Amino acid sequence: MITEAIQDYLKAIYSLSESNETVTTNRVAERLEVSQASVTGMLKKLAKLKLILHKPYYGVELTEPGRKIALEMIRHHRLLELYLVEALGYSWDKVHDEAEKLEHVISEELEEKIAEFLGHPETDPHGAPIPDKNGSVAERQVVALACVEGGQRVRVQQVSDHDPEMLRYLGEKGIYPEIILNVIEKAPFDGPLVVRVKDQLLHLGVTLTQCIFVVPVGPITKKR
Amino acid sequence: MITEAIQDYLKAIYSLSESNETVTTNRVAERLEVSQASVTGMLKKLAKLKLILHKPYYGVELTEPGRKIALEMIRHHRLLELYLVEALGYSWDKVHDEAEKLEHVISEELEEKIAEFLGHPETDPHGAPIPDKNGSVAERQVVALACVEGGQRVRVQQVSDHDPEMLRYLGEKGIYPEIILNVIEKAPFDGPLVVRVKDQLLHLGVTLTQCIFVVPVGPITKKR
DNA sequence: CTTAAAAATTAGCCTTGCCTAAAAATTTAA
DNA sequence: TTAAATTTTTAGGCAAGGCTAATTTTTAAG
Repeated sequence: MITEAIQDYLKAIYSLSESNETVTTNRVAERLEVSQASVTGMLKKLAKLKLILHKPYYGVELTEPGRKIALEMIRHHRLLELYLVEALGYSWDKVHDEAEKLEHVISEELEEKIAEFLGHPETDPHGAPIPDKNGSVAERQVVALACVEGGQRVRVQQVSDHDPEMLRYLGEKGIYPEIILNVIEKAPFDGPLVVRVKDQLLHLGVTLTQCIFVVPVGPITKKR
Repeated sequence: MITEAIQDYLKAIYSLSESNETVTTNRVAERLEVSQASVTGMLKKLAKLKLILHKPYYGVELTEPGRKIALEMIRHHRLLELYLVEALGYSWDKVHDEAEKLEHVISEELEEKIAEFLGHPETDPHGAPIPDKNGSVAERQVVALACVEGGQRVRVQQVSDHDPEMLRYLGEKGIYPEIILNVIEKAPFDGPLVVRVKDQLLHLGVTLTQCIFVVPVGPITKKR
């Protein structure tokens, strides 16, 4: 039986492994806010179910079946987030928590109906790619805004969906996927980044700029 | 903590008590398909939480807080059923199972958004009344079609939502809330009931006619 | 009035998934 | 190379919510 706990662990392992550091017991414990001992126990179980490969002290990897389950949950999650925004007028800072609960209980049929309603979309409201039914996800190279040098124009691709307050702030300031930012300058020593969004200047701290992922689109042109 | 199990027990107790027979351990066990021993255990817990009054061997009653919780779940359930039909094109035989899972996890905000989308409806797709946010439900006297004598015209008010196959059959035959039926005759000894629905004659067995609830609207008039 | 049947409860156990505290394994640093 | 720090696992428990089997209460029948 694939329980909710199992689904949550697989999702956590999946998303941790996206950052291509090794996924340790520790990191899973932090992510899920449970004790390390609990993680050890669950990893054993997942290994027995052949959903992960676990070399103690060397990290965890998802097997194909494990990855499938993780991606199905992520698909549910992102479709639901977009659905709540599009169909029910949710604001984008509230959809994460709601989707987190719904993702575990919707049927394949409901998933399909939602996908159809939305016209089989590619990204969720935060710009994250929605896996398809077979478990393929669009690969992207993400660059955190924090890493961009001054003088660059960038397009916002994705923002982290975890912190509602941050999302509200970003929404207010007009920062969301597809928006073009002009990075004016980056203060040294992890200082704030100065960007122009639609003629407004913003000074963004490091915590924030690490949660905004962008694609460079060239140097700032001085015209206009 | 109000768990899903608690919500399910309270819902079961509520709906059993609607038939104004006493709600016994036994009946709850049957309804929820768990053992009597499990029910005894849970009833103790519910009594300690002051969600029910339990006189052993004399039956169970919901307290006001218990009733509130039960009705909130029922409100969720029925709003969701209608939403799935109206917004996503579900067929009415599939909504019960989906709503059964969703009802436990939707937030108050989602409940509200759905209710608004639907224009604060009064009944679900099966004709059951939707409780309001304060826990008031429209009282109705239900008459099973099985109890109606021949020669009566009746309006279908509500059908049982539990058996998808039955719902599919009823849908095919055009029997759903608001439809007028002419009860031609009732065969004795629990024999089938003959009804006319839009010029079609149907012979309905007792199992079915006990799941269809109607309001008499007068004798059959011979005109037309 | 006594006995049988039915209903409810108790006793004792299981699985999940979490916890803390202690022990073991591994890595790092002296 | 050995001690210290870190990471992971083991040991032992707990709360929910099920289960079966045995026992107690209540009700019904002869």
